[in-house]
Amino acid sequence: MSKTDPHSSEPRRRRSPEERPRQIIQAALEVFEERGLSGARLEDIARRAGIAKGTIYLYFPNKEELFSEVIRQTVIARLDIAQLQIDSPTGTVTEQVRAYTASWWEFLCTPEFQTVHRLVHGELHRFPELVRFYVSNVVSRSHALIGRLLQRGVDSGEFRALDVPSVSRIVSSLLITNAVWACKMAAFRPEALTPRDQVFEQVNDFLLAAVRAQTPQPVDAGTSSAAVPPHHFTSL
Amino acid sequence: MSKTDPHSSEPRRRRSPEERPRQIIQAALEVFEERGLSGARLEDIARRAGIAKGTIYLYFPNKEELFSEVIRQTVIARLDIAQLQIDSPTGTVTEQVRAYTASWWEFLCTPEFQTVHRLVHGELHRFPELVRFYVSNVVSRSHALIGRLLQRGVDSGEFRALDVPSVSRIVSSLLITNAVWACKMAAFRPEALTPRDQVFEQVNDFLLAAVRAQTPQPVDAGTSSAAVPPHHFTSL
Amino acid sequence: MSKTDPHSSEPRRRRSPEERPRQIIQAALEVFEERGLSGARLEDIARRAGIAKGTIYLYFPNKEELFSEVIRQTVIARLDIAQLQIDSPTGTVTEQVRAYTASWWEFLCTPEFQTVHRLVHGELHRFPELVRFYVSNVVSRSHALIGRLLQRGVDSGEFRALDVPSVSRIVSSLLITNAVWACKMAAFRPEALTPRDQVFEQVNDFLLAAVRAQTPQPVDAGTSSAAVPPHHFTSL
Amino acid sequence: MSKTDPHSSEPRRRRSPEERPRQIIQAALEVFEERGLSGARLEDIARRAGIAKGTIYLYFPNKEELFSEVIRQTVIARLDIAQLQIDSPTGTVTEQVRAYTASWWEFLCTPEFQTVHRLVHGELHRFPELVRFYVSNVVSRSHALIGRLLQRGVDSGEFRALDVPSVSRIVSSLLITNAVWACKMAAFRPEALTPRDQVFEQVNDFLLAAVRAQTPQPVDAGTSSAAVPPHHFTSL
DNA sequence: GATGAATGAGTATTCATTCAT
DNA sequence: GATGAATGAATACTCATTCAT
Repeated sequence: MSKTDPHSSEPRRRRSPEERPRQIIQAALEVFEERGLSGARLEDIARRAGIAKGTIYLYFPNKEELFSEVIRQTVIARLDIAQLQIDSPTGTVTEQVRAYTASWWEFLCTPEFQTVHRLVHGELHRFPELVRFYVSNVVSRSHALIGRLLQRGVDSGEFRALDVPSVSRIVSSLLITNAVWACKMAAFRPEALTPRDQVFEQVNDFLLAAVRAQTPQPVDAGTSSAAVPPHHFTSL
Repeated sequence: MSKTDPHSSEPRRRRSPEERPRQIIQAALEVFEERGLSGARLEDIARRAGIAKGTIYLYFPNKEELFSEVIRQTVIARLDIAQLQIDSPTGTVTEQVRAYTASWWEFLCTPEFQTVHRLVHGELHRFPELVRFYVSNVVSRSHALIGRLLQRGVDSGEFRALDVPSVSRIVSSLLITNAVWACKMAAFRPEALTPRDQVFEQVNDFLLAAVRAQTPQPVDAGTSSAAVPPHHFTSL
Repeated sequence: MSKTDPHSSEPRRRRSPEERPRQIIQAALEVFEERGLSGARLEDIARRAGIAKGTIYLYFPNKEELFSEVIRQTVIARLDIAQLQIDSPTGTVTEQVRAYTASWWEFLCTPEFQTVHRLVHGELHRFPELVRFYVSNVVSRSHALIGRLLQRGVDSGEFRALDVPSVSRIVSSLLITNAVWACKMAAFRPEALTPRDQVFEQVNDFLLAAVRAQTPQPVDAGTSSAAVPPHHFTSL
Repeated sequence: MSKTDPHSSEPRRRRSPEERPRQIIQAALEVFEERGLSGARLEDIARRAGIAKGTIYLYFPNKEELFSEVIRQTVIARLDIAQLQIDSPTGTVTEQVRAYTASWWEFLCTPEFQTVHRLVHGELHRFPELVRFYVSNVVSRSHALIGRLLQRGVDSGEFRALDVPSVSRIVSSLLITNAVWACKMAAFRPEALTPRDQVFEQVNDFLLAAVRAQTPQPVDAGTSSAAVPPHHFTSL
C-alpha cells in the first residue's frame, strides 16, 4: 500500500539485489529528514525501503552506523559531482565565481543537503568521529575550492588583496546559511518570500562587492597595506 | 525509609519557591545542551535543578512545553539585554556597525545561544509554532536592528546604495554562522585555531568591505583610514 | 485474575512497599523454575509478582542481576535455617548423621533448592562470579558441615579411619543427587516410584555402611540393631 | 558478488555427502556446550560444520529436534562402546567393579558427556519425550549394568546382602556427580585440586566399603535378610 | 541438494507521565 | 506544594525459519 515502487510486479523479495544499501540509505535519509536521528524508527526506514526490519541489519550493524553512512554517501557523492563542474574555469574570475557559487548553491538547496545540514548541526556532536569526517571532507574541501577561486582573483587583480583562508570560510558560511534559510522559508511561507534564485543573486552581489578590487586608487595600495599585521588581509 | 531520609536538612532545595520555573529552565538548558531534546531525561533535569521529577509537571505540562519555554526564555532575555547596549548610536555609522556587531557577536558566542541555535536547527522543525515564534522574535528582530544601521549608513553616504532587507539578512547570517563555527572549532581544536575575536574582526572587515560606498575619495583615503583601529581594513 | 494476593483490596498500587524485592525474587524463582533463565520473560515475572514490568528495574539493574539475587537469597536463607537445626548434636554420631542428613535432605527436596540446582547446573556457568559464590557458600559449606560430623565419628571410633575431606564431598554428592533424582522421578512418574523418604533411608543406610568401623563386635550385633527403626540397616 | 566468491575452491565443505548429519551433530554439540540450548545460534552451528544455515534444515526439522538428536547420538554411541568393555568379566567381582567403574568414569569425564549432562539438567525438562528417552536409555541402562555386577558380588559373597536396585542407583549417582564435579573443578581451579584419577579412587573405595561383606559373620547373612521388605537391602 | 538473503515475531530495557502519600 | 514509586507504551536488535535461486 505504501510501497514506493508501484511498478514493480515482483512478489516482494529480491527486488534489487545489489541496490539494497543504496535503497536503505535513501529511505533512511527521508525518514531522518522528517524525524531526526533519534526520532527515526528503524521500522519506518524499512517500510519506506520496501524491506523488512531485519534486512537493514544485514547491511548496517546498527542505527548509528546507518546514520553515518547516510551522511557520508549523500554529501560526498554530491561534492564530487559539484567539483567536476567547477574545475574547468572559463571567463573572468568574477564570472567563474558566479558559475561556481551558482552550482554550489544548487547543491546546497537540494533536500539531501538540507537534511544532512540539519542532522549535522542537531545530532552530529554525539559522533565525534563523524564530525571529524564531516569537517575534513565537506567543510574544509568546500573552503579550499572557494579559496582557489579567490586566489585567482587576487592574482589577476580582479579582487583586492584578501586573507584567502578567512574569506573562503566567510564566503562558504554565506552560501550555506542563506541557502538553508531560503529553503526553510520557501517551505514555510511559500507565498510571500523572496524566491530562491533571487536570494542567490543578492548573496552573490554581496560577496563580490566584498572582494572586488576598488575601482580607483591603484597608487596607494602597496604602501598602506604594509602597516597591517601580516596575518590579516590588508586590502588592495 | 531507605532513601530520602526526611529529617535530613538538605541545603539545596526549598530555595526560592517562586524561582522554580527559572531553576528548571536553567537546568533543562544545560541538559538539552549536553544531550539534545530527545536525549535529555526529565530525571536528569530534575536532579540538576535539585527537585523531584514530579515537580517539573507542576510548572510545565510536558517535556515539549518545557523545551519551548527554554527556547523562549533564553533567547528573549538575552536579546533584550543585547538590544539595550545597541540602541544609543555614537560615532560614524561604520563605528556603530562595529559596536553593534561586536556586542551581538558576544551574545552569539554565549553557551546559551550556541545551545539554543543547535536545538533550533536540529529539533525545532517538529514544533511549527515555536519556529514561528523564533523567526519573528529572534531572526526578524535581529535583521531589523541591522537594517536600521545599514539604512543610516546609506543615508549618510558611508555605505553604497543597498537593498537593505536582503543585506540585513546576509549580514545576520554572516554573524551567526561564523560565531557558531568559531565556537565549535574552539571546542574541538582549542590549540590550533583562529581565536574567536580574530574571527570576529575578519567577519567585520568583510561585511564593511561589502557595504561601503564604492568610489571613495582617493584623497582622504589615507587619512580617514588612520582613524580606524590598525588591524582593521583601512582600504577605502 | 492471576494476582497472587486475592485478599488485598488496594487498587493495585502500593501493595507492600518494602516487600517489593522479595516479592519479585519469589516470582522470578517460580518463572525461572518453569522456563530457565533465558526462557523467562520479564513480563511474566512482573505479572506473577503483580507489578508492572518497569517496576522490576527499580530494584534490579537487569535480568542477570535479578537471577543472581534469586540464587543468593534462596539458597543462603535456607542454608542458615538448616544449619541451626544441625549445630546441636545429640545421641551417637550415627544418630547425629541421620538427623543431619534428614534435615538436609528435607531442604534438598524443597522446590526452591530443586530449581536453584537446575539453574546452577544449566545456566550458571555463564556467570563465573556467581559460580564462585555458589561454590564457597553452598558447596563448600555443605561439605564442611558433613566433615565435622564425620570427624566426630572417626574420633569416637564409630566410623573407620576416613579421608574426611574426600568422604565429605562424596557424601554430599550422594545426598544432592539422590534428592534431585527422587524429586524428579516423583514429578514424572508419581505412581510407580520409591517414595522420597524411602530413598532417603536407602541413601542413609548406604553411606553409614561405607563409613562405619570395619570389624564390628559380632556379639552385640543383634541387640544393638534392635534399637534402630526396623526398615533401616541394623547390621553392626 | 561481494561475499561468497563462487569460484573459490574451499577444501572444507562438500566433504562426505552422507556424513552431513553427523557433522552437524558434532558441531551442534560443541556450540551447545559453549552456549547452552537457547544461547546457541544455528548460524554458529552451520559455520562450525562448514555448511550454510539452510542446510541444517535439510536434515533436521528444527532446532529442538537437532538438540534431541545431539543428546541421543552422543550418549548412546558412547554407551555402546562402554558396555562392550564391560560385558566380559575377569577376576573377582571387586576387581570387576573397579574395572567397570573405571571405564565408566572415563566416559563420564569426556567433554561430550559433561555437555550432555549439563544440557540434560538445565534444559531437558522442556522436552518430556527426550526425558523419557534419556531415563530409559541412559539412566536405567546404566543402573542395570551396575546392578548385574552388584548381584554377582552378592551371589559370590564378596558383597553383603544388598537391595540391588537402590544401591545401583546410588552407585550410579556417586559416579556421575563426582565425575562432573571433578571435571568442573578441574576447569575452574586447575592448580589446586585433587586430580581426576584420585577422585575416582576415593569414590571407588567409598562404594566398595559400602557394599563389601563384613569381614566376620558369614553365618547369619542369608537368614536375617529374609525378614526384610523385598525391595530394600537388609544388610547382613 | 545447497545456499544465504530475507523475513518478522519476540523481548530486554528506557523513560515520560501519573498519582497516592 | 512536593515527592518518587509505579506504570506501560515504545523500540532497537536478534535469530529461527523460509524459499528463490
